[in-house]
Amino acid sequence: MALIPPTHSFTAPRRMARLAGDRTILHIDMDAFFASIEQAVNPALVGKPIAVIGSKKRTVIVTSSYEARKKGVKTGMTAGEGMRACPDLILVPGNNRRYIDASVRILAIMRDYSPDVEVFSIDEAFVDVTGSLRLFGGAERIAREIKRRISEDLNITCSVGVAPNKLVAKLVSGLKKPDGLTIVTQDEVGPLMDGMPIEEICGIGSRLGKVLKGLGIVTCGDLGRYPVSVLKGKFGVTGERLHYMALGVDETPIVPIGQEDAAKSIGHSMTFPYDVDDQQGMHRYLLLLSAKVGRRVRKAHCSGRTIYLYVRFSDFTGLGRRHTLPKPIRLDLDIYHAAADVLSTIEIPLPVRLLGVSMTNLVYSGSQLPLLSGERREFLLAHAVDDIKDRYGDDILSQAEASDWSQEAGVISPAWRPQGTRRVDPK
DNA sequence: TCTGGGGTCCTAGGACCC
DNA sequence: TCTGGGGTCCTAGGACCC
Repeated sequence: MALIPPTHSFTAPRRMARLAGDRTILHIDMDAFFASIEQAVNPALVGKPIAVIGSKKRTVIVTSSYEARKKGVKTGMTAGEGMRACPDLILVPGNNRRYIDASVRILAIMRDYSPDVEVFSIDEAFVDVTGSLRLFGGAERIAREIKRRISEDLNITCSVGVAPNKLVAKLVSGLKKPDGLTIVTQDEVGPLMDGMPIEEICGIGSRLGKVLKGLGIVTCGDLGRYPVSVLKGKFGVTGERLHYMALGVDETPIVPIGQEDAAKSIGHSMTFPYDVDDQQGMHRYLLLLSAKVGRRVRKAHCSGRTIYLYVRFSDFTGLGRRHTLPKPIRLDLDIYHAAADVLSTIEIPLPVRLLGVSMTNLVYSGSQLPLLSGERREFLLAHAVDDIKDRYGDDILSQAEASDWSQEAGVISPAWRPQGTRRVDPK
């Protein structure tokens, strides 16, 4: 594989003679993001194996430091499993505010080099620097400067991949973690992909990987040479995509912050501190979840027609049911009643450990008031409550039945996106 | 100190309409 | 008489991502 060291690979004349359509994309991936931030703000944790966990009863390791990873600590483990793998592991409850602030600052740094920054998750972003190469003296310089500024400003490191497209940029950003920089030119893509194990590709998970291996496909080279028609027959549209992924071909554009597609669903789920086996208990959580969903739906100036309810049982099996209503809804109690109707259709053979409520089929409904005076009153009340929550925090008000249960939130999902990066289409 | 939470996309089958 | 085909909406489930 021809991975030319960064210092030699990006000669200015090459890039000057850029072909139309030829792009330069950075993928920037924070190293052990949550754990690194905890170490950055607490020097006592530096150099130690730490794991960031939620503050709730049933929690898992969301991120761990490299010191912990070396001892076998992995994301998704319970605290107990982590401690068994690494007895001196330090468990640190997550601090969402810190991670959000850090993410916003990091994005701001990237935006100094190009307006085309795409948020991939709280700790990953793509930057299309095609248009700013000349201004800043090339991709390698931009990458190094972003790394330096993040390190100076936040005292954490990141790994950067530079490539002609998002797929390859993301692939190579992970090759030299932590604190890595990997640059791949168009000419190097072919040889790089040829020997690359398929499961390194973003989009090929463990299940697909297993099926492909069953076909004798181990590397992207194997996958690229495999007849597309057979792949299509086996995997449908995914089959054709797999072919191009294997070749390192990816035309998908950067979707800049603020230009994302409208959200297609809004939902919340929650694992209970203890499994619940009575109707009343389940309905309390249902009310709490419905209120959370309603609040976000209203904030997005949306309403939704389909309610989806997910139930996970004590044995970890689960099922989802959905129901589409004739008219869109947005009020907490309407959502709750719809969710409760769906719940009533589900047979509950075991205690329940998790419930999830989400709304899909979202429609933009603007902020116009309902015409009927009763509905209008409900709507205004919901808004008044939302305002109070905005000012004093989410937990200040909740329906009486739900209030006992509305405790501190867990750790943020790494898929969380900064405010405003998810937009709902005004159409 | 037994397994979190937030999403997206795709498929397949059935209902219903023309 | 015994059977078409396309399109759309809805539902359930699964794979994938961080």
